[in-house]
Amino acid sequence: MAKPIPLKPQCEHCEARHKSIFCDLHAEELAELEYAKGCTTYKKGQLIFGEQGWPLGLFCINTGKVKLSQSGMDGKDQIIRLAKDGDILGYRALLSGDRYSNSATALDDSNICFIPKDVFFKLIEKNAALSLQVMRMLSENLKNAQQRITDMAQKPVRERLAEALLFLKETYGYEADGKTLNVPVSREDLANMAGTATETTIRLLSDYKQEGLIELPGRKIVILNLSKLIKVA
Amino acid sequence: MAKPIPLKPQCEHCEARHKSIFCDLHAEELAELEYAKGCTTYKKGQLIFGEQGWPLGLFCINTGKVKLSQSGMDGKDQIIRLAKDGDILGYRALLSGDRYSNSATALDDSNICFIPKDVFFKLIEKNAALSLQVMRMLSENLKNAQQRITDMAQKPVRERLAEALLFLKETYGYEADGKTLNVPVSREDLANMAGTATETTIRLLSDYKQEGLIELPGRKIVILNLSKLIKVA
DNA sequence: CATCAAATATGATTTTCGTCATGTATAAAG
DNA sequence: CTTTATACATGACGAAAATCATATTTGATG
Repeated sequence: MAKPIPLKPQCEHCEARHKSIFCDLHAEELAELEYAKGCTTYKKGQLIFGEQGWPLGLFCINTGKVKLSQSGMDGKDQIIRLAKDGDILGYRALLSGDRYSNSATALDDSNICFIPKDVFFKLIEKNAALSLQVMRMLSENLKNAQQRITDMAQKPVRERLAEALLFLKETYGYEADGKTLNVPVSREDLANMAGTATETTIRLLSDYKQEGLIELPGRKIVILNLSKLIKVA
Repeated sequence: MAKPIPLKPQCEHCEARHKSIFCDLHAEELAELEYAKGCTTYKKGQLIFGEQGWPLGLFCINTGKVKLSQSGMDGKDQIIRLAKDGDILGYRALLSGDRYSNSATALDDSNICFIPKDVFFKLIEKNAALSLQVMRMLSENLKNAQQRITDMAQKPVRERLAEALLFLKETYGYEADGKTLNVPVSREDLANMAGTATETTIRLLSDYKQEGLIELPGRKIVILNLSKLIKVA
């Protein structure tokens, strides 16, 4: 495994920041972030943090794609969340004051900044707008998580897998061709999103293909009929 | 349906408050709450707020028991959360600025206070400690919700139902006899917690009974062997 | 206390989906 | 270019759980 290459882009000019909860920080607060933060590149497949570890700060995705997952029965992973440019990771554990309940793994080569916890806590204590942003973010997370509980409990696998594909599309979009999912995701990853066995996932993908919903060139996934796929989910 | 009887206990002497996020408010802040709040009693089974409604403020349970649920496929409810004395309701929607994603129903006769949204937002803007409490609460909620996604996706019904019973016991405790669940919960409610069909729930309860884990006098549930029940879950 | 509706209970049947076994393609490494 | 590991694919089978049907009990109401 190659050693991560350190790299420190300027927060002030960070593209990702404008999409993040740090969108309306003052110049001086940005300078403080800039000074305190570290930055690392992670290779595809590399662990960013692991379940049960203690959080020392916040991760902020500059560029890249990250999956957050939880180890369940017999070590089977459940993918809980997908993160992209501008998303932050690790705040759940930091705010609860306990260990990580997820592990974070790079789905693709990623450049990720690290903000020490005391800097973050100082920021939210002073900046009520930032606090509100954090609460809003947590509330949205919670809404999504609750919806997913209901879906997991009630929807059959066929619908859940279609939802997973749609969610990948929403999150990472298409490649240049406007129809291929722009994220390297294995059948096992898909199974771990939908909460099913890998074999079942493979079978259902074949079904979708038979029905003309998708195409499967190599390990890529091409969405052929989005509206029909939405109807399945 | 009997008309709710208004009743306004004093926040300053509220038993429930000490267990809530309002535990360390200043006297003046409490006075403001006291002045602004309304209070209502709800009968068992009565709706407190409904999915898709717009939140006008925060509910704070003085005494009582409340289920939060979400309507899923074919109108089947999924119970997302259980609330008791000192718990607050409706903050998720309020903080996201959108509609309720749950409906709240009284499981038992309950006395519930209402805090208008502007009062709440003013409080969290001025009081950073309260903000942090809210974030902590949301983070805990999120952790639990994520764990439940994993459980729903991976654990078999038999384990999920045992977990539901344990959760009821954790939340509402026992009656005076020290073994009967202290909450009026139907088989359907249990099914909607565990995410299964009512018939399956009834069958599994019979199984537990055969195995000496529980007893089922009428509609009550008596825990006979807690440690074995924990092992099942 | 008699009546009725709703909740609980149980059986029979079908569907869904996971598991195990085995084979094939794909991509990385020598 | 071959080797080898890993991911992908498909078939056969069985277990888990939903659905449908039908009693039976319970509690509320007149």
